[in-house]
Amino acid sequence: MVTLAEVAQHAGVSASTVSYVLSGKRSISTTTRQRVEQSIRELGYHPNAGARALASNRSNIIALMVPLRTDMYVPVMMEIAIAVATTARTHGYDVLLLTGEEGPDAVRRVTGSGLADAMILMDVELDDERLPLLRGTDQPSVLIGLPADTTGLTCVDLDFRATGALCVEHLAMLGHRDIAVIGEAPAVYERHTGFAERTLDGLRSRAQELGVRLLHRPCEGGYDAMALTLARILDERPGTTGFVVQNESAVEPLLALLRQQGRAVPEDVSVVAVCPEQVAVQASVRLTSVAIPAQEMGRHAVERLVAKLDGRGADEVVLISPELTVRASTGPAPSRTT
Amino acid sequence: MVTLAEVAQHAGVSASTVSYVLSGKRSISTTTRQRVEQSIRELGYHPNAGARALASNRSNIIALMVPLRTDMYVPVMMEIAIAVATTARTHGYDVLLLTGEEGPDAVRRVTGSGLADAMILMDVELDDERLPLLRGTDQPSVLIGLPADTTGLTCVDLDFRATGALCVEHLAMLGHRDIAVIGEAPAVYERHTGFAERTLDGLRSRAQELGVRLLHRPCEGGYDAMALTLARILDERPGTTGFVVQNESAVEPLLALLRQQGRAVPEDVSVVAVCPEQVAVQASVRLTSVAIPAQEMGRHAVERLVAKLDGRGADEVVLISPELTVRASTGPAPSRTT
DNA sequence: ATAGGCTGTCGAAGCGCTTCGACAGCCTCT
DNA sequence: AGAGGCTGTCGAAGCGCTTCGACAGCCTAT
Repeated sequence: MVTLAEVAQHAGVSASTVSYVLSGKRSISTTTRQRVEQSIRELGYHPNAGARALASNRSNIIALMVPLRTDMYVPVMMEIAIAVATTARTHGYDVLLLTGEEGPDAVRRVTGSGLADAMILMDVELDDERLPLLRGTDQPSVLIGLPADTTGLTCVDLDFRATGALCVEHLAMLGHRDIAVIGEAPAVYERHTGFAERTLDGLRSRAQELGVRLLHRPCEGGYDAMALTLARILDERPGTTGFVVQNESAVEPLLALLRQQGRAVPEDVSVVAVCPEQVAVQASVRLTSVAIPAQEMGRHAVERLVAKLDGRGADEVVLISPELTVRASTGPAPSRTT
Repeated sequence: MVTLAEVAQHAGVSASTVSYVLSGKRSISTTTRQRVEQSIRELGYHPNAGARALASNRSNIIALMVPLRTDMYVPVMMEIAIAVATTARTHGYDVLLLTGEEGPDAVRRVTGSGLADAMILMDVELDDERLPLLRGTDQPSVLIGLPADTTGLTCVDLDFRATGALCVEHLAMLGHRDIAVIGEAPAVYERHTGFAERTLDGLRSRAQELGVRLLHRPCEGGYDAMALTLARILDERPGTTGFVVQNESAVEPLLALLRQQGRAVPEDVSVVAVCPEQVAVQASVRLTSVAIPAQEMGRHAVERLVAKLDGRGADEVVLISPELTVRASTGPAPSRTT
């Protein structure tokens, strides 16, 4: 293993000079710098992470806490995680992967041990038990998701309230008067996951403003669950012509069921999905959808975090504006000649 | 920040004693140990990771390199990643998330800096450019996936060759004589990803042994691509009654298309999938499938790695035996009364 | 010509921990 | 009763790096 001291000796300078070449924290003459850089290359030197962390009190690691549950919007999680890792690297940080399993203890452990300089939390509940810990430490953090009380916190999320509103609006403009919302699994609502409740909120209030009837039904993913849910919806509101789906694993089943029942999309019923772009495009009907900008969220989170670590930027809530892309699954409501 | 020295002082012992209490590397009297543990709790002491890494030359971190591509079998990746993180924690390790982006450089960086004690690589290609580096270092590593040459490497993977064989076997037993294989996207084969080629291998050789005709077609995910692929298959081999699908995002489209064409599953055609359990169960027809044991793979990988780190266990290739679960998508081939 | 200010480099102190050798005190065996 | 062996504890020496203060040498302004 090559050490700083060896590089220094090889270049004929002192250790501190090498250190300053590396960090750029003091000016170094061009000739010296080049000599040092040359030695570094020749010897294949890599600074020791532990020593660096100890001396500088900075690990250059960002902790990312992902939910343990693998049953929900998994591709989105993965995309965010990868965006976080990629973006972090461009700022010189590595990413430590924590699962939600340890819960608040993980926060304590990481904060206490100096393992990471900062944290990003995903899958935040409205009243998350990790929040007090975050507020009580001076370690910077960013949430992906929006808790009930955001004071003293930095959050990044899609504006799900606006997303809900946008979906209703689109359907209402097309003349739909009876709209059903296929939501996430009941457990998601019971856990008070912010995004689900906020979407619902947006849907409801905009529906009311526009005088549109709304029926919301949570739904586990999968074909069987969707079949049941759909039957119940059409039973209660036979006149339903618009659907908003916020559950990736219900999308394809819904389309299949509608087809099977002889309801044409978009002639008879319209479907709007809240899902990643890829799902919308690959579905059996190209879906009008509001995309979940996973990459953007991951990138934003890291950038806020790095800003905080550099002493720039304060607490702040960043809500990304939803964008609805019209594709082949929505159209004018059928005329009500019944 | 509380340090070891402070704990020592508080407990009235020397720093080394506290260290030995923590590591258990020397025997400590019960009374002393309890006093120290008490102090640790009272002061809320957490060992500093950097200092520890520096002094012991061990970071207690495992690096996990996941593919950057988010276009392929994503849920499987995520499940493996989470299993790795969870299992690692039970052995006292944390997980550093690296993306494939940096490629071989990431290996160099991590090895050189002592950031991690060991690595797990996913998405291994048959002739992966990272392999020489791994062989050239004494840092333990485990591959999830199987390269062409495994000498000097430890690998964990599903036995995809046996998986292919198993699928053909099952269909053949049921009397199917013309089988079509819907494979991963062409890019996957072009990249020479081991698992895809090995599955194909298993399929082909068993098919030959059993005197069954096999047609293999790569397929991008999604509805449109699947429609094209299916049309071509039925054109070339109208008598096809058995399908093997190895591409999660082709499963549902295939089922929908078959339904649409009036081919009943499993009465007219049988479908076997190679996919995670969840996909098989949630599909519109409960699929006979060989599960991809993501969790098990992640767990195994970590356990092998920890064994190596502890000086136990040598290089070894662990192939997990595939298990085929019969569900509702396969049945006897229709009698050939035409 | 000299004071004062830059620039570029160095030496040394220390970050918080692990680990090695030393050794005091006690027990057991002869 | 004394030698030898355990057991439990301590002190000190680093691990490889960052960073602070010091200072030599040079340039500019008076």
